[in-house]
Amino acid sequence: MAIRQQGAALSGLFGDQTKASVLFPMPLPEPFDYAVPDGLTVQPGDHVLAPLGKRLVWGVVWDTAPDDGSRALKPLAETLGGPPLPAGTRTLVDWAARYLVESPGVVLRSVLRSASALRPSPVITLLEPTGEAPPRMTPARQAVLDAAQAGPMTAADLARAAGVSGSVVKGLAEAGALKAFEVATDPPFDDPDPYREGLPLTDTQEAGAVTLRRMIAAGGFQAALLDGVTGSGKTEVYFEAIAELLKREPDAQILVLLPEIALTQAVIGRFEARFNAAPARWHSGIGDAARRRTWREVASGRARIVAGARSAVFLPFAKLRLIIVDEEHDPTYKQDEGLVYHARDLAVARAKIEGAAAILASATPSLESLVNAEAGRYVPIRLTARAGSALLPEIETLDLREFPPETGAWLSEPLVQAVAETVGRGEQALLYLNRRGFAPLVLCKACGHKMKSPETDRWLVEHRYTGRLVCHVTGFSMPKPRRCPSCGEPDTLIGVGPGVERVAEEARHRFPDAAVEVFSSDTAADADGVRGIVERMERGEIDILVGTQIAAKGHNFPRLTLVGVVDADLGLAGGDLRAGERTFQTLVQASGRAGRADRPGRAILQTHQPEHEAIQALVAGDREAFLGAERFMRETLGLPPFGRLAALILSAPDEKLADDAARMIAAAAPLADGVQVLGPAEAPLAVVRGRWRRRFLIQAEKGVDVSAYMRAWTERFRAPSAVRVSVDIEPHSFL
DNA sequence: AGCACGCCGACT
DNA sequence: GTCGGCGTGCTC
Repeated sequence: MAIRQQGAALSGLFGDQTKASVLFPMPLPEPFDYAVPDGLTVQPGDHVLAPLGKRLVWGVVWDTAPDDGSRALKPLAETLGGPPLPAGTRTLVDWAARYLVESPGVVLRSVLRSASALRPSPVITLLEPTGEAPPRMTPARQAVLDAAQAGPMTAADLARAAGVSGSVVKGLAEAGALKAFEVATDPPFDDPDPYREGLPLTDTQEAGAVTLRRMIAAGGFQAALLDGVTGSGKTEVYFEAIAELLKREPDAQILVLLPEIALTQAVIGRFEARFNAAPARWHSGIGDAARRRTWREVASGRARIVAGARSAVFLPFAKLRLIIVDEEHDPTYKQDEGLVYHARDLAVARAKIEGAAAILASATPSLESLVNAEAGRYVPIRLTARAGSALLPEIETLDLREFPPETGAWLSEPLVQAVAETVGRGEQALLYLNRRGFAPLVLCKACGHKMKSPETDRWLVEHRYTGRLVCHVTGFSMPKPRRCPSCGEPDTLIGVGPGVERVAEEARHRFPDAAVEVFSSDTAADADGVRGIVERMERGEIDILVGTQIAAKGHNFPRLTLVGVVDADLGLAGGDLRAGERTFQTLVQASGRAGRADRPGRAILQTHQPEHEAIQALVAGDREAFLGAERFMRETLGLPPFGRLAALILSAPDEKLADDAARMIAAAAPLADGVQVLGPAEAPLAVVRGRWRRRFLIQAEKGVDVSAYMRAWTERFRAPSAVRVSVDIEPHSFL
């Protein structure tokens, strides 16, 4: 301490030399120190240009301190304009880097998502093929040129897509086979009006609203779990929390996280109707201009309500006071590529950092959140009664062993009859099946050959509308061949098993006079597509909707009175620890679609195992029974939320390298009490994009800091540069 | 991430 | 013998 003071005094004598540590949006282990040149003043959060190696790089000042001159530092080049990164956002970056076992720079990259947000409007450089062949062709170069067919992309993306190093791409650009080109002030958002009257609330809704208003009034961090059945009006209740906050603090900011697919005009419209202002939006599909506008307005504190997909949890809020995670159980909150994180978990952590309130809302909350509520960490709010007069649908099972559909058909006779009656009354039916495409497997009836994806070994799914065979994991697709590639016989390839397209075909055949439509991510690829189907459904132009998971979310179809779940058994099997929970959630969501207005609904589950506890609990409407069994299973096995999980995934360009690296990494695993390392195992998707993958699963007792364990482990080995290692804290997918 | 260095196979 | 591709290591 004495030495520090003396140093400060000395530096005072010699004219206040300051150093600044700068974090760059790249995978460096820590911020780098720079001298602050005379005439420049910087604060933590400022954007600067600093020399790094031979170039000047955009970074963010992370900290400032007196420069004791113990190390020769390069000077900062210049400061950049633009709203500085607020302290809460910087703390989030540090916390998330520690928690996710990533470098802080990689997390920063998720924050600095609008390159044009700063005044000197940097641009990104994309590469596309010129059509000219390079003077010298190599396999690596060919891989790059093949990957470039997908469209213009950055040099880094191209290198990653081709599985080669950056210098191959650079070489091709210099050789003239790729050419580079660059792709290029915003009005503030309207202020919401919290004094506008909302919809009248029921007693139950009002009770929930009172609890939330009280929580907002208390201020500071607190999380609540808003647990309400489909149609109970959760949105109206959390609108009350937003209104209360804005009445108290007109300059407070609110983040509403939604699954990407839910960011439709219908949902945005409800905000507009309630607050007389459209929220700022943030999701992967917004254009560069909208992205820049939202980013800047959020950072400057002017955007009040932001509705965004999972990546919005990294927006640089200046005064964040409330985070709402709608459909908090939704599996798409988990980001599985690049920076691996769960937006709901980061949202709660961020609320804690910012001293903000958090509201997690769902009709089928995750077991994690329910246990948090039970333990008193979250304020529990339960909305049981439905808004209006609608009742929960009557749920019944249909034993497929007793009523087997005809060969090649998937709808059993009692379900067909129920659909006929429903459509006959002028009402609508939803046939739910969580399988896209026409048939999940294509095989040769002559030799038994199964059509598989070249890189992952997974079955190719037949899509009859496009006539192609598609891999749903890598996106690989090919035209359906006339001849079996194995035995060469013509016209022997047949699709096996049901997808939504095939069920729709069957429905059209059985109900020739009904309007049948498919609702999946293939027929509704974006918000416009979703809106089109939703509107046709609302206008009654569709009689029978055949849909995947996408149809089971948050839409309100008053004339829909029958839901048929074509195969309620899908997802009950398999190694995923959340499979049971997910099936239950999907069934509740799907059957919750039936009869939301004044008509009673009916749900029919086709199943081979009507005695299964998930099915039984659903039929009985007994969520507690289902959760009790699920809870017991997880607790007994020490699985989340009663224990901790992490995964370490490595990939290498060839199998031997992957195995060698896995052996070396296994040997480096530290011994620790309460930590068990399982693996290495061949990942279920053993080969992805030409890289061989191996997985470790780390299971730990609840009190163990798994992030610290994984960090210690990754620091104990150095993998060859061709081997990529990534860590997944609390993995949800086991692929 | 991006840039330089240096090793190794292949062309004047 | 160089040329140039591609893996390795470093950047305050």
